[in-house]
Amino acid sequence: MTSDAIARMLGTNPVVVRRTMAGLRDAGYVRSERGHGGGWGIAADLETVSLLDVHRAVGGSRIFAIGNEHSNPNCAVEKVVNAAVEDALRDAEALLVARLGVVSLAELARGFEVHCAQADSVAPK
Amino acid sequence: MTSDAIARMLGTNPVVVRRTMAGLRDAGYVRSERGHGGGWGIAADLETVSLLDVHRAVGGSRIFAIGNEHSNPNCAVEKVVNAAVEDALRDAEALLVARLGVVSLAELARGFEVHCAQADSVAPK
DNA sequence: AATCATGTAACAATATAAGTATCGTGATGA
DNA sequence: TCATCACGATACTTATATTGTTACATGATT
Repeated sequence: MTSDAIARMLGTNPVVVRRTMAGLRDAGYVRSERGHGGGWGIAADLETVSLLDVHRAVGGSRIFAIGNEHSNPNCAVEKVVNAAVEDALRDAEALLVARLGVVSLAELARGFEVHCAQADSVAPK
Repeated sequence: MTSDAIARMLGTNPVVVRRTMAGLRDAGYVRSERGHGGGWGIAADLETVSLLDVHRAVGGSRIFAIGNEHSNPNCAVEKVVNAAVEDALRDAEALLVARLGVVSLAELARGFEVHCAQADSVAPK
């Protein structure tokens, strides 16, 4: 599928699509081909790629909206608060990473099929 | 303490301090007095105010950097992915809220005292 | 050679947050 | 009473990050 087609589906710009897909390509999850008949294709076994993998591949290293402003503050109050927040944050992130890491794209694809089948049964053609 | 003094401590602007403190005031955690000798004071029992309370009072409703772009998408793929992400997100947020909700400001204040005492013993005056 | 599609760079538009300036209002104290 | 102080509120500017856009180069196909 071409960047242009994907961009139309997402309501955005082909260049934006290429920017995002570049991360997935560098991670080896997709492959791009240039020239006539080119575009994007899947390059990995979807069973082995998790939501967490995708998140990291597209550059989303930040999971939490809250976090340390200064990682090594002078302010003693900030140090104490940071310690408390980091403690809670670490555990929550560990849980989230574990949960996202266990969901494969293949699993989502199967969920997609089910979703479509249900939609068909509700409003059959 | 005046907004001006707090702003100097934080390396920011008095107006920014007032903007932020307004949330804490509306929640009843601090109190402000105008005129000569005025400024900010604590207005609640710190044992009863948690980190989560503070986070919410200052308007930080967002905890995660990731989340749904569209909460009710047309796209079937987006629906399936959203469901998977929301599932993991909900559990992680519940854990984080539980952890932040249990840390009181009074507890942090006690931690601050300990921190200062340790610093004194390392580099005594 | 013409066409198609990605790769890359540079630039504009947009949204959000932070900083700033200004004036109003109430409280204090000489 | 009046000058001063400090918050309250608004509007404006600045900074920053994301997104969208344009343009051009490169490689592949026909």
